[in-house]
Amino acid sequence: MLIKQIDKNLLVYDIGRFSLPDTLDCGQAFRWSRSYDGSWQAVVNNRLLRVTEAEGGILLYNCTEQEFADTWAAYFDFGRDYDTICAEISVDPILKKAADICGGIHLLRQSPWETLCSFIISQNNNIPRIKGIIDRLCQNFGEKIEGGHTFPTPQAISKLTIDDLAPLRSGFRAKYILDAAKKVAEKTVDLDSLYRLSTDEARNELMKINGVGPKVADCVLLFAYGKLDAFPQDVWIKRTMQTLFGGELPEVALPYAGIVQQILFHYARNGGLKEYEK
DNA sequence: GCCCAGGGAATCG
DNA sequence: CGATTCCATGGG
Repeated sequence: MLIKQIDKNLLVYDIGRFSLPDTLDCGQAFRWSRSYDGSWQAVVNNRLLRVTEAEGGILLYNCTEQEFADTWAAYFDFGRDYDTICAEISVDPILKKAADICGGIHLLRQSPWETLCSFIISQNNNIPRIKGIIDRLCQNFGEKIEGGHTFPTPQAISKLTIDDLAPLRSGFRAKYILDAAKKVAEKTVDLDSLYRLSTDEARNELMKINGVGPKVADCVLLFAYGKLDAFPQDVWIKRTMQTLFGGELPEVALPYAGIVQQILFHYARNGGLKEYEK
């Protein structure tokens, strides 16, 4: 990986296999939006980040080398060798097909609270509406900053009532959001401690929250804590696993189960199952 | 009107 | 135990 400061912006190149649009628009993060000029922007970690594909690499606007090293390299998972992972799983012909199309997806390493809250909202919901609810959550209760609003803290949300959350139009999920905020704010569930726990132990902690079952918990374990043995099973993945593999992931994929889950999810949503369904 | 959406809790047998 | 049913809301 190489880095070049160009005025106030940072160009990152020679990063191996990486698709910016697939990574930002594959349903693991909900705040990214694409501008007319093709660049992407979101408020991440309490600051507005704008990114675009440029000169064979990725250009981060208004970003220093130091900030990249401290924050964004890990956020975009640039330290991991996705070429090798794709090569390994491509031993399986079906996985090869999926990886050829969707292998540029990187796992984003997102903040635990935002990820937890977002995937509570995701349950029995669709992606456009999830984005809308999260947007209204930030607009109403986040801090106003240059270019948008931050994701509200658990402390801020824990002081609210169900009625306060009515503008979100989040339906039955409002009570889950409040329970999560309270338990996280008062550390009944200590999100900082989950990094050190095994996946099973951490999952049990997360499931102490009302509205958090195995699927939501696994999304948090994968997208916030980077636990690759978490394998979120939503309606799409259940369908995909049955259609492609008769329910069982090929053994070669097991060390990277969470990454393969993302690839398969995106593959299925983009019509990859059609040729296998009769 | 129907069905579905990156599910989970409550309530049955 | 496993299997239904309900939960709000919005789009197709």
